[in-house]
Amino acid sequence: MGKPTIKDIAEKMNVSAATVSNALNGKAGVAESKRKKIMETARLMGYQPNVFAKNLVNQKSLAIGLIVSSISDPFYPELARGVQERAGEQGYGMMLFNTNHDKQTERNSIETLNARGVDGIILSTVLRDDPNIGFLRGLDIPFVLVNRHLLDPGSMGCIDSVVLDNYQGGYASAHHLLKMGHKRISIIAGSQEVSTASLRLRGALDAVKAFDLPDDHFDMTDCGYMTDKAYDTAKKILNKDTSQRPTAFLCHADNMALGVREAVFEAGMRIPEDISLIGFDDIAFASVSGVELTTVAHRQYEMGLQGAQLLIEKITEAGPDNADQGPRCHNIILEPKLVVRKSCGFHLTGYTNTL
Amino acid sequence: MGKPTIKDIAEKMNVSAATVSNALNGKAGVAESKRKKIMETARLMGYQPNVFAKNLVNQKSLAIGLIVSSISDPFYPELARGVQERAGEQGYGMMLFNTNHDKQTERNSIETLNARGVDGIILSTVLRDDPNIGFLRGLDIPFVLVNRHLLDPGSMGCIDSVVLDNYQGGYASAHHLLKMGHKRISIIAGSQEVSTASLRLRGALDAVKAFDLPDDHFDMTDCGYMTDKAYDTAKKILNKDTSQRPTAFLCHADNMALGVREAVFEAGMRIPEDISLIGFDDIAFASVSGVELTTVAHRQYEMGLQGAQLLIEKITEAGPDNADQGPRCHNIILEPKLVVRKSCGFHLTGYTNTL
DNA sequence: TAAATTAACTTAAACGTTTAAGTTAATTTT
DNA sequence: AAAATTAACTTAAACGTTTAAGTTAATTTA
Repeated sequence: MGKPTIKDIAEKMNVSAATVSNALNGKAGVAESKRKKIMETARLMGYQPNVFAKNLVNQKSLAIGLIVSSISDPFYPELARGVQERAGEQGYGMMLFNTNHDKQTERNSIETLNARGVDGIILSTVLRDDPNIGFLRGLDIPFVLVNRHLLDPGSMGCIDSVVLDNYQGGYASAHHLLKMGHKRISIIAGSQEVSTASLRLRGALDAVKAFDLPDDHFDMTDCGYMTDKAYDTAKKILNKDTSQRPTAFLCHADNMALGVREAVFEAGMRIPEDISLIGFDDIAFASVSGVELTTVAHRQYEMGLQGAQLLIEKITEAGPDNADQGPRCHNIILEPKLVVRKSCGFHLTGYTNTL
Repeated sequence: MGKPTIKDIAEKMNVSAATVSNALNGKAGVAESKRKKIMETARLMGYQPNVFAKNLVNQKSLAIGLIVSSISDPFYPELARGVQERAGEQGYGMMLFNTNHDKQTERNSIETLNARGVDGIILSTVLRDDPNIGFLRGLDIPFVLVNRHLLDPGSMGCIDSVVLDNYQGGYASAHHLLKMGHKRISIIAGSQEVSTASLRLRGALDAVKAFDLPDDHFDMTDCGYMTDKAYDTAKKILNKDTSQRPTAFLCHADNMALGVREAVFEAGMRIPEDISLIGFDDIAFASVSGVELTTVAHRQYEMGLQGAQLLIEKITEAGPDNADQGPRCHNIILEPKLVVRKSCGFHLTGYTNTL
């Protein structure tokens, strides 16, 4: 015989299955004395509710999906931890999918997640203008964007999201360099196809405006958030002769900053004495001795927490009860924080500590 | 109206639901011409099979659970990636749980995963002698141990696992130090409650035997795989006067090595000139310039791959079909590899490159 | 005290599949 | 040409819950 079901309990107690169900779920309509007896025999029989049957009648799984580009990228584990923690608190499980930066894989992940019956999806890999969003919309499953969002929602209407204020982050990091007197800056940019990097760049450019530098005094290369690409690019840039060489690299991610760092060392230069370096994200290793990367603190964990929270709210309020009140749109923006360590040096002019 | 069901298709096609089901699933007993028509209308109606109903009749979810202590620990993301990849290939989803090093949380995770109806569990957090294993056994759900295993399975019988040869890894790292001439070594150990650290220690101790050092020439402190604890311990050790101070630290994890590294620098010493340092795991950051940690390469990704593979095999062969043939026990052991970088220096005597 | 209400149940349908067993007509075998 | 087989279906039960609607007896209300 297999595991005991509600029917088995009902039989043993000489009541109907409905009564057992009501008793077990604390619903009204069953005498308190009987409820206790039912719960006791359920316990004795080792009854465990069958989740598949529950899911079928409720048409929900109490699970959500999280899609990241790669959990191996040190940016994402904290995010995943936040999502899992908040989801767990609310009784939801978290299914994790990696896209390996591939849009087709992402689409497959969305399809799989949907086919698997998750109640909602957290997407952290969206492009500035992403076809998969339309696809997701068509699926009619609650979702929220995290980390990255659509730059121009346009006809998409309300899309919930929780992101960092990347513009501010970009502004602050450039401002830090400029105040230190740097006049030639190379921007090692993240993929301009995504909102984060594109906003960071915009912020940096606006900061530069105030310091009217000649146009050819800064440049940017889209390194797609890839460490290797950042390394190669820096290598090339450092080959220029001194007069055209930047005095600082502004990177859109710490992992890229680490790539640049290798290139700088291989060119026989020091950080920050010869070259200043600023990153973004503040991953754990940014703080170890010898690295001590000045960077912009991201809020991965909190993004995870809030993303899960938002999604679950969406899921629970999506019930037919208040379908009429229309979806409210939440766009949560977290504040970045410049964390100054030792990878940026003064250049020529002094430095004032006010922003 | 909701999403179309098999019944809707059946009605439209004037056949029974059973025929539609058979047609869609490629089962025998439906004319090829009819099957095509059915599949076509299913497509046109946008039919998506209801996973909850499927799960109910099959009594399985096509999902597995992965339990790690903390996905933020740089050791685990690669493992998770491996699991997710192999699981995905085989049509399984992966649910991720963090225990935060807490046994009660781990137990709750197991319970939740079970209640959620996952088809199997991969556990990477087991202690040498763990009560949760008995619990897991009682649940009668397939599971495999990964990374850590039971040191003495004892009465537990067959427990599948995939682990690194930690004894060899421990032996190799100690041997490396000893060959370089180090005669005073401090072992910054992982939790001796877990198989990995305990075997690494045993390996190191055996390596030491061959080099008959006085007993007080090496010591070990259980730092529970915690970076902070390793830092504090190293700090204390480095306070001893020169004659008693170790010339090398052997760490059971790279993150602890990083903690030690900070303590060494704060004591004004250099690596490897004054102090040699060897880690374990070869996490990504072990290779960055200035860190260049000599360490023992673990096989996180492959462990994930093989763990998932093994679990899924167990799940599929656990069917009533071959319940009789008895469970075969698989214990996969992966080989570690010493990766020599720059954190270990010669001490007094020379170094020969043979092991 | 008759009517209305309520408490404590039971019945049966529903969720959307799969699948074992049954039916019918066409085809093959002997 | 009768019997056996097969192909192509259909019927109905099953998976284990939840829940709307119905029933009965006890209690309250007017």
